[in-house]
Amino acid sequence: MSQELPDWEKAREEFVSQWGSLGTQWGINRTMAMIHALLMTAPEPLCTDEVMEKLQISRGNAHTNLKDLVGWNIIRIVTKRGDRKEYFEAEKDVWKIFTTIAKERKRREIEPAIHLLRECAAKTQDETEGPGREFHQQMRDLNEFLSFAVKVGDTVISMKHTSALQWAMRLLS
Amino acid sequence: MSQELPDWEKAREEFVSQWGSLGTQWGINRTMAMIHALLMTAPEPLCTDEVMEKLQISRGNAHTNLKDLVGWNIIRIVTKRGDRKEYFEAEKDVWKIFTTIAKERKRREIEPAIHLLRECAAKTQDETEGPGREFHQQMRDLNEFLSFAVKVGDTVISMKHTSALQWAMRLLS
DNA sequence: CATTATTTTCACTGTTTACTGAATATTCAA
DNA sequence: TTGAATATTCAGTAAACAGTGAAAATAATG
Repeated sequence: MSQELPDWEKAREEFVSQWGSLGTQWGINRTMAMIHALLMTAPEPLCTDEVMEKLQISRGNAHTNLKDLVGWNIIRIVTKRGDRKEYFEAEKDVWKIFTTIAKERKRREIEPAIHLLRECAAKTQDETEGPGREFHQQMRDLNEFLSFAVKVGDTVISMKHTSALQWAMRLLS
Repeated sequence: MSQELPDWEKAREEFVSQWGSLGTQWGINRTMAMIHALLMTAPEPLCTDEVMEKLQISRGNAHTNLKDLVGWNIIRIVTKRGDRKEYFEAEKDVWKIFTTIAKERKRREIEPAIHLLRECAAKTQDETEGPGREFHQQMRDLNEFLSFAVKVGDTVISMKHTSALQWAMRLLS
């Protein structure tokens, strides 16, 4: 079935499949990563059936992962007039992809950690010396670091691509 | 068994267990994250049996994850003289933890992605227009972005904590 | 409405990953 | 050497996660 594809589509299939494997290392499930890769490289938005067909996956699987990607804000639903199907389109601008993912990861992964650290620090406020104090201090240090990192991250995320670029260039020179 | 612990140890147990759950969201297995949390908050290095006991896990599990953490360079083996057991100690300096993890993630997660993107871009060099060209450009864009991010990352990682702090402060102000 | 297209859910199955515990290998001290 | 202490491996099992497909729900059409 894939023997009559144009060259670039062969490269694309390779990309989709490999991006899927890389995804698993990133803690993202294979299908989700593949769908994302497929849509990022799609000339036009695709509907569920097209995704199912291209990736050879079931409707349920396609549906769940498409909706999860929408939840991550890295793909969006578009509709064609005179057609009641939902089509899906990925953000292609690299900087936007990056900032969106960074925002989500911050919300899902960093903020809960900060919350935990703050709690653990609070619970051990009164420790004045010994291991208890050291524990308290460790919680504070971790919390302070992550909170600061979030501030920096927020600043970067809110920058336009070109400003971020200029800022980073200055660091490198 | 945990009813006669000092207050700070209660907070610690909470921390260890919750850090374990957070770990799974980060794509790290629960046990590994728990061991890391345990060691980060341990007044003294712990041996395998102590880890097994505190976390109620099997020897094999403790062993494998301890060694994996050593492979990540975020814990290290120490020996006590007159005792042939291996003890494990976590890096406690937050900046060092961060740079070490960043280095490893770059190596394991970013670099393979860059490699793939470069390949896919190369394979589609010749596409001059249409969807093939767009695919090629997308691969280049992603590659360029990640490569640049790695450069910035490397620079930051190689900084001392205080320099990094000053640099980041300047960004925020 | 009734019909059809489409989306959503979910019980079940398959696959991958994590964990156990006992067997094996290694190391060190006597 | 030998054997006791420790570290490592690994086959088997358990748990978590991902994927299927058909049934149910929803939405659009005439």
